[in-house]
Amino acid sequence: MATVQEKNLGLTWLENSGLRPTRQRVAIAAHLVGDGQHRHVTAESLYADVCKAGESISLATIYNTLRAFCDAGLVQEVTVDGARSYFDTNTHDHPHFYWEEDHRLSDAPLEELEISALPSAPAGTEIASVDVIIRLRRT
Amino acid sequence: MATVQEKNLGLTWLENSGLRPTRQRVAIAAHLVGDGQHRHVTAESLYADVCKAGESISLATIYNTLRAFCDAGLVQEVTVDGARSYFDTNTHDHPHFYWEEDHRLSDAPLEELEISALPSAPAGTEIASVDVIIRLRRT
DNA sequence: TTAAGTGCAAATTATTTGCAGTAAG
DNA sequence: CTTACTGCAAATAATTTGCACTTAA
Repeated sequence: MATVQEKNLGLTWLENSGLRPTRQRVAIAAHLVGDGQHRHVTAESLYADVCKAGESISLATIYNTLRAFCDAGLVQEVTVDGARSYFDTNTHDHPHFYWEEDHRLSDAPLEELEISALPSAPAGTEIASVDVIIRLRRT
Repeated sequence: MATVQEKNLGLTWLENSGLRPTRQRVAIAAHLVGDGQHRHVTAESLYADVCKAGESISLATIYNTLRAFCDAGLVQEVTVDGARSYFDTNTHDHPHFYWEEDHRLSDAPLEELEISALPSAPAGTEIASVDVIIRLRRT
């Protein structure tokens, strides 16, 4: 079960979004931002977390909630692997490490990435964002 | 139907892979590399192409063949969109444009990309590859 | 001749949706 | 009270697989 502080942090975070803070959303928010750290979850991994903590939320609601958070700009979807979607609580444009063996995603330090030249957008288009994913394998 | 030249190009390409050049694979290869250009296909888009050309190949074989080509290093899988997989006949590490409206993937000019600093791989890991996807939206 | 490849249809996986019930403002 | 949210179960979409049949070597 999430602590009171975790719930409060999650609640504050939710309130800036216009989404109704229901029991389920507050619980999910507590799991996502409760400790002030950024997190990278899949629907399934979050569901497992929430269940392990003794909260009861249906998987469909996890999916719907992640989608709602994403639409509200609270989290960002990251596609790496084709099969599953990751949701990142860090919504700034930043690079990711992808641990191929573990199917795990984590932040890479933004300050260590420097792109000195970028292909320019073709006529009639603009760059919406640049995804940088650094794939890691164990040595 | 693919021309003789297209088939020959595809055949040559196939032969360097150890894969048995069956009727279906030669046809697919002709569609992929027949004109010497790089291509970015999904299983469905390739299936549509092949059907339109009057060749008859089952969708399952398209999937299996793309997977086999991928394992053989003839094409490379690119993940952008979560839902579908793209296969790229350009197997060198290079950046991509992703046209968000059209769900279309294309090569971005490699020589216009310059990464002057990259986060270093965490201890016990090495960088397998770096995916750079430039998301475009129409202006 | 024989192991690899093909093509259905059924299975799997990740995700979404319809809809009746529940709860927040 | 009213509208948004939740949770099941069924639907969907992309992809894989089991298995009998075909074909390249």
